[in-house]
Amino acid sequence: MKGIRRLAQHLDISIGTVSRALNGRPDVNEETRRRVLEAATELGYVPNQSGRSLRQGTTNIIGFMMQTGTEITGQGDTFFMSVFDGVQAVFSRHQLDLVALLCSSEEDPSDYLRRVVARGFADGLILSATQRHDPRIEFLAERNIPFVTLGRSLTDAGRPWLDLDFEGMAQAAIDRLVARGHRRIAVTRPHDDVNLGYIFVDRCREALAAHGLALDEELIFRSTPNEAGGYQIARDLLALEDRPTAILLVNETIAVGFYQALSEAGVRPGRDIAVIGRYSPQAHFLSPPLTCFRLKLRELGIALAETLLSTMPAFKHHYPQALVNAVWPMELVEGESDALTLDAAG
Amino acid sequence: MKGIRRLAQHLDISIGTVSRALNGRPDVNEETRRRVLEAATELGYVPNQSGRSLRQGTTNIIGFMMQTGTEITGQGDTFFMSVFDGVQAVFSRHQLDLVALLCSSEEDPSDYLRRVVARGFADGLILSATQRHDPRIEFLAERNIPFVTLGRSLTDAGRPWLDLDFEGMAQAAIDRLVARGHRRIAVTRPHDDVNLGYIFVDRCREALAAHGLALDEELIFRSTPNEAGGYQIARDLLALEDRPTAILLVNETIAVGFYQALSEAGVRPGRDIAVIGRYSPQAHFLSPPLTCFRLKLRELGIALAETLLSTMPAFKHHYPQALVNAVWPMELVEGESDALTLDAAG
DNA sequence: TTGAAAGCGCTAACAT
DNA sequence: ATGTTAGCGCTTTCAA
Repeated sequence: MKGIRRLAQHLDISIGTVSRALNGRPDVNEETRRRVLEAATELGYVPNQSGRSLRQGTTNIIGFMMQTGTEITGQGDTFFMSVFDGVQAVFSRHQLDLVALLCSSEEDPSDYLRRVVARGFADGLILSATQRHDPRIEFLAERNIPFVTLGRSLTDAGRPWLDLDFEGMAQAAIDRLVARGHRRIAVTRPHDDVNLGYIFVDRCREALAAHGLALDEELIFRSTPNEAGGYQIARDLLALEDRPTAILLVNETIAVGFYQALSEAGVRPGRDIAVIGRYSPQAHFLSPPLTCFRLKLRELGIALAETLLSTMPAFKHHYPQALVNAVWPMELVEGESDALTLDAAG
Repeated sequence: MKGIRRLAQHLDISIGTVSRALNGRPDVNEETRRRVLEAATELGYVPNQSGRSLRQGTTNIIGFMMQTGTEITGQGDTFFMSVFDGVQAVFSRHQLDLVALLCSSEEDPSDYLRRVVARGFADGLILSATQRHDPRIEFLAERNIPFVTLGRSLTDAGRPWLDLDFEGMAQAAIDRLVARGHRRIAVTRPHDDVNLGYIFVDRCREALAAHGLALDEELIFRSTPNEAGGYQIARDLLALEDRPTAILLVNETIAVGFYQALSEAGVRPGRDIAVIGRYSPQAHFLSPPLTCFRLKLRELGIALAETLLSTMPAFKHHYPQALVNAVWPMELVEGESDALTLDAAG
């Protein structure tokens, strides 16, 4: 004898009553409920998830989909860990479990997602590594499966997303650099089709235009979003005839390699070139400390979770105010890497 | 009509035959099987996991348990992503899915694991962040649940584990430094009870003893396994009356902060002090490049998966040779941070 | 307030 | 080679 039957037999009551007691139904004697709960603890009973799912059609699991060949995403060491922590803080209030769905680099993300959905694995999903055109969004929207994406996409099915405020970063950084006399400002973007590259570069261009400046195509550097990519960008930049006086690094991880290549050439951030990047755990420990845009990762996780739950019928009443289609603020942390100020001569 | 019933109706055959065809049973007409497979693709049918699990008692899911409040483990996203990729390469051969079970920093890992197990969530488990004394190991062993740990523990239930070869690292690093004339060698260890600290320090002590040297207790530095911890270690080290001439950094992430604090004091690795650490994506991009121990993370993932499967009745015949209780080699990558050589005068 | 029983989707034992 | 059916553990009617 196993499972709920065993518990019922032990208490000499029916399994139906046990189930009702455990699930907090009102139509059960409080004394009975107490006995059931007590026995459950004593016998270490936890409802079998498969039985439950089969009956209810829900799993109490939320999947966070991510890709495992990490060179792709360009997030730093601890990005997801911190976000997860926030997501979980919300889910634990509702007895939901977070699992990371790991799509291998060898498998097509859409195929993987299809499998996950067909198997009825999760009640809701969080998608990361959102592409500029992302078929996963249509797929889930068509099937009415609750989800939220971390990152905007042109594939907009009217579903919720949160994204980092790359526009805000672009605007603030450009304004800051221009105010310090910079006229030739370089920017970076990821090598692939991830949406943030487009958003960031476009807004940089607009922000420069507002100051009567143009974004030189030669000053848009593409790279893989990792240390080696940053190194390469710096080499390319140093090789230019007409070097920029400032650069914006849009990925977290490229600063380290970028600094190194500059250092080898005797070029110092903050003195010879202004550098503004993204916060990472290393940012404070670079020489000079990197001026960078930081965000509250754990809080982003909380917001993601709340946004998702606000689209799920069973939970929406808890989150009437949740964000939908919002950008997540980034805050400037002053370092010394953008100390270089130019006079009117540029 | 849904699921297998719908498929059967569509083909006008029984659900039993559909199931057999789909599961590759031999007792089914090949022409029938072809039709079933074709229709399944056409209708996008994938068996519901809950139904399957309930019937078979297996889930085809392997859980990789990890903690989400990253300050604890010192391993970040990039470490696990690479390992996952290897694990998945093996699992995909057997139609097993890998999911990361994310234990929040607020929840006790043992409680979390208990829940996972009771719900019948996974067929097997990989545990990370193994503690020196780890109740999870006894718990799983008692219940005969297949698992492998990444990291050794004093709680040895005769179950398989893989661990990084911290002894090999300690031995090779100490030998190397002593050969270069170093007599006062410092080491680091994590601040908490994670097992690697004990293993590493003990072996360093032994290796030094073999050269007739003692490990000065003053030269054992504890820190949180992150950049700030490395910074603090360097500050403490610099404050010593009798400074060491060399140091071994056992964590991946502390090198960056360590370098920075030295730099601020005008002390240069490789010139004023010899530094040997662990490989990280940043290691090559430090100045000077860090001499460090590197390991093949993806291959470690493959080994973990194979070790786990070799303990599972349904798969063991595929992996007769799998490792059990093995340390995973680390390879020395020569940088310039340990270039400092001392003459006999030390 | 409780008990009895149907049935979620699937696989496997048994029957044909 | 295929059809029929019991039953995995659970929740939820329906009846009492």
